[in-house]
Amino acid sequence: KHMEKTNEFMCDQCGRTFQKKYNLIKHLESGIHDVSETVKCALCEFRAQNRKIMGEHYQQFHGISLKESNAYFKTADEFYLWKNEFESQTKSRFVKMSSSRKRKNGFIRSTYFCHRDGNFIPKGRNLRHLKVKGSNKINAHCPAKMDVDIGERIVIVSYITTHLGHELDVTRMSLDRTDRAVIANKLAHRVPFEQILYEINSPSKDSELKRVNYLTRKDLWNIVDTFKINPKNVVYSKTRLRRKKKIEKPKKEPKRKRMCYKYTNQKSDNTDGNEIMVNNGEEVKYATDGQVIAINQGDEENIIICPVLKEENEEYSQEYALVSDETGGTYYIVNAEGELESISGHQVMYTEDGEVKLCETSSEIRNEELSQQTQSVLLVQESMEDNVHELVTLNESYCLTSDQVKKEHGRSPVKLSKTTTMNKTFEPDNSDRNIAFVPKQKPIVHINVNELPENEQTIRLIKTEKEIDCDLDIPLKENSSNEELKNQQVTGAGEELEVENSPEYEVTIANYEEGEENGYVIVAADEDFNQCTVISDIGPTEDEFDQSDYTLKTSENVTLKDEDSVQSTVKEEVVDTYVMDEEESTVVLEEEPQWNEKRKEVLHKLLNVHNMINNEKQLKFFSKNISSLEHVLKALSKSDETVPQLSESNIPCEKRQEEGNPKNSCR
DNA sequence: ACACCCACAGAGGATACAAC
DNA sequence: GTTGTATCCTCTGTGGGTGT
Repeated sequence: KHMEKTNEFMCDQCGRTFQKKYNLIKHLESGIHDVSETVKCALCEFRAQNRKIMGEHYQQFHGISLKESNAYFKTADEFYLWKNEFESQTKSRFVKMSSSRKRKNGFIRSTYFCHRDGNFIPKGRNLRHLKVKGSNKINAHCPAKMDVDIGERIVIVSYITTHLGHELDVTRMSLDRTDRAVIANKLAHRVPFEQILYEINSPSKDSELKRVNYLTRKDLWNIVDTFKINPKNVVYSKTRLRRKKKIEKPKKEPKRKRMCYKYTNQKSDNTDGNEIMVNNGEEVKYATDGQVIAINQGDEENIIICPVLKEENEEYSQEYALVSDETGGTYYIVNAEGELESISGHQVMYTEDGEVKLCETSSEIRNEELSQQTQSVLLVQESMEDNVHELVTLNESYCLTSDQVKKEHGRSPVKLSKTTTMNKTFEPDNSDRNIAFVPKQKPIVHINVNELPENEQTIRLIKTEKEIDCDLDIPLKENSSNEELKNQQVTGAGEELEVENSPEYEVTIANYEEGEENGYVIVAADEDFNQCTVISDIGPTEDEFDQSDYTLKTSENVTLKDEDSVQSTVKEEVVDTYVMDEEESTVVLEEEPQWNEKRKEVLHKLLNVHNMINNEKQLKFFSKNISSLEHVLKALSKSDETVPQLSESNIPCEKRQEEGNPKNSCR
């Protein structure tokens, strides 16, 4: 059937041409094609002995010019990166049919063919049905390929981009290894299936759809299997969560309504694994800086008080968290699979940069201890409302109330008018305060004062997780001239502090560790502490700061960057509310909790947790991270003297702590 | 829909073989 | 000897099947 084309007689098996029909017949009779020809034309029934002949067939008989290009790279890595990108763009994949081979010119030749090229060759025992959409192999030859010569200094790529016999179907491709690792990471962090699928299957409009954008639940299960993630701890559905809660929770109080609050900060970019499961099945949320906030309603609260512990391997990292049990009495590590492990046998270490890790050997602990000379910690309490900024220092019982620092509505200047004696009590019904203790993105911020060498007029502020982006060397007022202070944005006496256009404006008071060089300053910072400026020093000593008639020295316009103008908000969302003894879950909105009471309860819990550590080393290291917490607790203990006592049920360890050795009170 | 099991397609490497 | 291709083997990823 091909003979008329060129007045020659061409073998439709191998493509060879003969001048006479007789020669063609002899050719066929020679048995040369007894072995089945495996290269089949993608457009007709023509078969050829090899791909080269088939390429000629495509060009000569079908008139298809195979588009050929060249590319050059310095290294093999560059080539592989390009190949990945090329495959992603062209929705195709090029695979090796056989191993690379060294050529006589020194280059290593690898030939990549279109992954859809070739014949489907069944293997196995035919016990399984074929794939619904059929094999990737098209039982024909697709001419697209890459010839790659890898030399010492150059990589030469000659490639054909013309695909024949199949569509460029992205769903035929396999998941990228990187994508799989990312997804595995999310799964290990207990990100629910629904969330992963929603995120990945909703690409931005301008982006090309990739294989990963067609992710299915089946893919997720495959990844769970491949990465050896414990399926029991994969959050594959909310149904399972509910079911698990019902099974695991003893029915202590029938018909008691339970509620789990999920706090979502819109500015948070922590999308991977912001929920973990603790032993009673409640959901908690990591703060983005690694601190953990967790206040669960109900009778089985879990207080997570330590930063997340990270364990990383080549493929993905896993996070752990330290939690107390429901009574605040025992420490556990929540591993990546949501299981509780006792802390015994491990030491929690805090590295200089604020990272946390577990050490098992005493030498490791000693080394870590020697490397840690960081000093005090500051705890900042922020107000949530943009018209009130509450300052709480955690040293002893000092506390600035909202009366002392007020910001008018709109963009009016902020006046730091005067400071009276800091209240030593927490006013029960102060709504501002209540809101202030609603867990938000960073309700507690630790700032270490690091390296304060003698005779140096500098204070270096270092945040535990992320270094504060501000002038690191800030002279104290008494050591600097007015000009210098002005340049450093340190305020002068009696002047008015204006904060322009800073809805994200936060004011904190920093108290530095004991020592003659220590002082008190007000730090203005944005919510994420990306911008931080000392706007007023208050006094060099704690005593001076304690003076009741001390007036804040304010001056200097301070403009804080409002980077994205996104108001930081806390969304309070009821994610799962149901009646324990009922079959079906019932969503019930409850009233906003009384956060002042909640605050006290939490603080008592934290105190109990702190007190229950009876290991000196643990206590020491632990205290480094939560020494500010200790200040809070001291303040709380003083405030308890002037406020009505909390009920015992709310503070289960309080009484025991008063009675005996607090270190063992909760064991 | 989940929780498995497991067949097997497909990729890649080593090697053999054949054509040139 | 060089090069293209086939075959075999191993490993990984995919997906069909089935009981719950």
